[in-house]
Amino acid sequence: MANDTNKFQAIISHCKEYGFIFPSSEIYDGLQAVYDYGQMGSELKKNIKDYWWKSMTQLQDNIVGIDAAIFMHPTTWKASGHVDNFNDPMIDNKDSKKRYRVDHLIEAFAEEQKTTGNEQLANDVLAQMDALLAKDDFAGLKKLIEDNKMKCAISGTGNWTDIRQFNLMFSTEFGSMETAEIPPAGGGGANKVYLRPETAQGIFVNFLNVQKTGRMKIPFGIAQIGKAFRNEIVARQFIFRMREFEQMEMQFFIRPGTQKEWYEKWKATRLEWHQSLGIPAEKYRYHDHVKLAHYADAACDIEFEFPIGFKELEGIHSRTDFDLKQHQEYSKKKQQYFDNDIDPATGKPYGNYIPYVIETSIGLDRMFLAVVSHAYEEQDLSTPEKPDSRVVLKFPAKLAPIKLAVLPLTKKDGLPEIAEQIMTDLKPHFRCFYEEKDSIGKRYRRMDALGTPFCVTVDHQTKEDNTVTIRHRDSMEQERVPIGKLKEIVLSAIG
RNA sequence: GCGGCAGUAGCUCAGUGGUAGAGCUUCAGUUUCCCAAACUGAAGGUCGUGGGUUCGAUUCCCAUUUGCCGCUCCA
Repeated sequence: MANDTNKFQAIISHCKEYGFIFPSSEIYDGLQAVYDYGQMGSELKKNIKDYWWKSMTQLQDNIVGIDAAIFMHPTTWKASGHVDNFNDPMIDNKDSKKRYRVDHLIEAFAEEQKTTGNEQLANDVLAQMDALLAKDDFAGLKKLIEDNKMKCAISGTGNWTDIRQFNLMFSTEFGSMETAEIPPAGGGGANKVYLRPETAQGIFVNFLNVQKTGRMKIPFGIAQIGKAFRNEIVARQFIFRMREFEQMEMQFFIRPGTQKEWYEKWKATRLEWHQSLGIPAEKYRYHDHVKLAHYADAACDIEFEFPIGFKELEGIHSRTDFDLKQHQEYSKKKQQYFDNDIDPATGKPYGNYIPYVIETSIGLDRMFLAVVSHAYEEQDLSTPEKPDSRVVLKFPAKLAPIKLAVLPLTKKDGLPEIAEQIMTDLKPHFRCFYEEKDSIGKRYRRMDALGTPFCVTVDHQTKEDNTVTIRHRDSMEQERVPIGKLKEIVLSAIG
């Protein structure tokens, strides 16, 4: 149950078979950990996006959205810490095949020296490591490891590969001409820019633009949906971990000292959002971080029970004033807010400060996977007379790619004409789908597999009294309703 | 990145050192008045890719790529 590989595989197959997700560039054998959303997947994804965007902006009084560029000035990533913290040199032991982060290996060695009394050696090694890391001197680092006879804990040998760099961030050349300059070791040329590894920085660097032009008063938030890119050492796990993915983030700017209460508030608010989709509470849990990232003073994940177990779906981080302070330092531009509100403690305005930030960050692709995982169901409908089954995606109606299928019972006797009129009337209001091929049962099952919540069927009685049957996906029950009521029925279900 | 397993039609899979087959799917019809119907006909594969052995390779060998499982990694 907690780790149902077969179900996960079935979901992946279903996503491909019914046009939700295809491997990227499949005709060229695909591209590892990159996926395309198909005709159904793009609709579902868009619906998830819209639902998030509406609840995080339109339904809030003090949150606005932006859409920042993926390219950002390279200094952004120095300020954020991504350049220094996430370009980890790695080294493999050839005997045990175990891979180490070079800094971890050397630090472990230094730790060991300290416990055996060689404090001096430990400090020397650490100092040399820092100097070599700063220069990206991999040969020097390897020499440091070899000179000190550092061993692999598993194999006990010092049989190491060369040191290689594993970059979290993708980089590219800015400008149409490649520079002739030879890039420094481990780095790029002068025109190197990164593809953003998180959308958050696009919000931080626009903090004052939005605050001033929107006359925003703290506390307020800036939301953004956008692509981000990360190299992962292993990527697998379908769309759970992708090189190119989409984040839905909101950074909430607050008065210093109030971070605890806002953190708790957003933690609760975001869980409520998930549960508002009708997914049972037991599929979700919080995971509080014990070891915190360099920018956070509190952090938790909202985890979802995927078929591969409970995994991170959304993060809520109390980022302190780390990011704005860093940008202020690197850009030399003040990132302060003047707070006119009266501080009851002093009777005076709060004055100038760098705001604190609470971040909510959800992976859109992971949310997609969560929705599909929960919706996917294989049902046994066998009767004593004959075996039968169906695959149904029980999407919340508001997320379903297609809301309504219009199906004439037969393709003659004027039934298609009536059905087409229904299509014409309803398709301006929501996504409809028309189908007259094959038996009605087969058409129902196809719609189940796409998660279409409603099917209306035009039959001979329709010609008499202008009523149709509407069939509900989950119960498979039908009711007869006037054609004129269809719009209202569907709109109220997806509202 | 390492190790193991695998890749034949859109899907699930047979098969053979002599250039491939089934079911489902898809498409065109006939029939069909409510939950995967039947019948007729059609389409669809340079057997993952590149080399090698061979008179001849989808089959044997090597490399490569993709996927799965395990390990590793994952602010």
